[in-house]
Amino acid sequence: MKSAIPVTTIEIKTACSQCNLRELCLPFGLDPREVNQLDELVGSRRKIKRQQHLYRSGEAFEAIYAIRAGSFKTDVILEDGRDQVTGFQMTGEVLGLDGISSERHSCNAIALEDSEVCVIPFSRLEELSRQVESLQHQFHKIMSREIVRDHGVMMLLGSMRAEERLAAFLLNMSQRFTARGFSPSEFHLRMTRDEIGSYLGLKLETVSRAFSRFQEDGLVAVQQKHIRILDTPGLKKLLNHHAA
Amino acid sequence: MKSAIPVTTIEIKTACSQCNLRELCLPFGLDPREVNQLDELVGSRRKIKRQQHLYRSGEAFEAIYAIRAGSFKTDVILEDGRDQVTGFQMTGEVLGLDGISSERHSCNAIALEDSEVCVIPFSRLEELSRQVESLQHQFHKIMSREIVRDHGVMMLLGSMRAEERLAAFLLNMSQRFTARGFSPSEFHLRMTRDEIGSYLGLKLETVSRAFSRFQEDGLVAVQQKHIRILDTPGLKKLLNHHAA
DNA sequence: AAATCGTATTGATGTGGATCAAAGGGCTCC
DNA sequence: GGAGCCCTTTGATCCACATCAATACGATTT
Repeated sequence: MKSAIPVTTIEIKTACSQCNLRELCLPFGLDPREVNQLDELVGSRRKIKRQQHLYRSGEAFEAIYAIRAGSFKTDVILEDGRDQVTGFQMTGEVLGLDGISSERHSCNAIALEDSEVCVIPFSRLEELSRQVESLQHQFHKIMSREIVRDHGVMMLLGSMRAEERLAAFLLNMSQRFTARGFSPSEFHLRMTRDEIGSYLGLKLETVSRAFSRFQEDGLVAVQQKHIRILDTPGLKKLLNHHAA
Repeated sequence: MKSAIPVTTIEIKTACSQCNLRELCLPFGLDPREVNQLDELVGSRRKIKRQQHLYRSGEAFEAIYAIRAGSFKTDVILEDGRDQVTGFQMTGEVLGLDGISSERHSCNAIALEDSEVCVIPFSRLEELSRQVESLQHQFHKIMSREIVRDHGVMMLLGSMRAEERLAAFLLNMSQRFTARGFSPSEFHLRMTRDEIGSYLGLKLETVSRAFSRFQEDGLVAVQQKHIRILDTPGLKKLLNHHAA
């Protein structure tokens, strides 16, 4: 299939082997030869404009997606129109795992900003992970990590107060920005108060008030979507010092 | 390790190939030869008495567990003592998937009644699923199903009112009992009101009141842990007819 | 630079479920 | 088979967050 002409600069730049996200993504733990095998499998990239769907609930499942650039939210919608954001995904994270069980996507994935994903045909991923043990293991870890994350959100939704939820959210974002080489204390949120609220099981006004409260208490400096964390230990204390 | 004497009746009875749960469990979709390979991998069974832990958060992860008999709950506990039930598991369901990501269990699994599980050493499962495509696929489906289930719980915790949560819970239990050949409308809950409440993000008093309300409205007949569903459509209506 | 629209903040009021409290019922374990 | 204890139910009160409402801000368009 591959032509004999040399690969273009762009193709090189987008290969797993050249991708600076590989420590966070599917190639983690693979040796260079194995990463090259993965490269062949990642057929195409897809650009998704802000507010566009990467996939929709009910669509046939054929591939999972690794985020190369940008960010997404996933949500589920009930018949009566209520919806709930189930997660926010950043570069290097994998989207679409929910579709494996029924061969149909069970949520919507929507770009929070202009973004790009690597398309990983799932049957070929299963095929290759039968041959490459480290890939198989990394894939299992990624799925398991999603389960653990979900349990954390269930804890948050089931037993935390509004300010604790927002503190947990901010600390989580900080940690994920840090893992991507950005500042732990200063970042730009790509989602609205309403989307944060949906994720945290709160109304947007409650999210806004909690932000204001944190600002009053000197925990963070908030300017719309731009966040500066001033007192990380203070935020952590908010989480744990709750009388049982 | 195995002695040369013929396998006992009990050992035969507990093999996957003879297990009547195989349609719900890991062997689903495997041909008889493949199920035999799985049999060899399922090293041992473990009996867990009511209230005993199958595993605890923080323990090294080595195996996943398929429930042969009985039922379990899983929970996560915060430093300050707050805890949250993240799921109830019935026969044929798999426990321990949360441990893959960090090689340590991230929650506790506790038997709700005297129970028995099949121990599936994880590294051997990965090994065999590199050889047996249908096993690999079934395992991936099981993990994905857990993710989808978790998203449903997030929806429930984030956007439903108390009675809707309980209705969703009862319908889910009914469906799972049905899948196991039991009555869809009459069953015995193994967990307390407190545990249901923890799972649903409610206090036990609220769960109790919701049960009483359902009883008044003729939706269910409740006698302690014994539940008879009288009006399934009524319960379903409660879920969907919510003004957005 | 003005107009528009989505997003955010802040205030006033309402309410669903939490909390506090007490009594009754049914298991479990001697 | 009885004692004790945990579990459940029900009532009264409280409070955290939702809801309703108005304004302000900022980005985008023209």
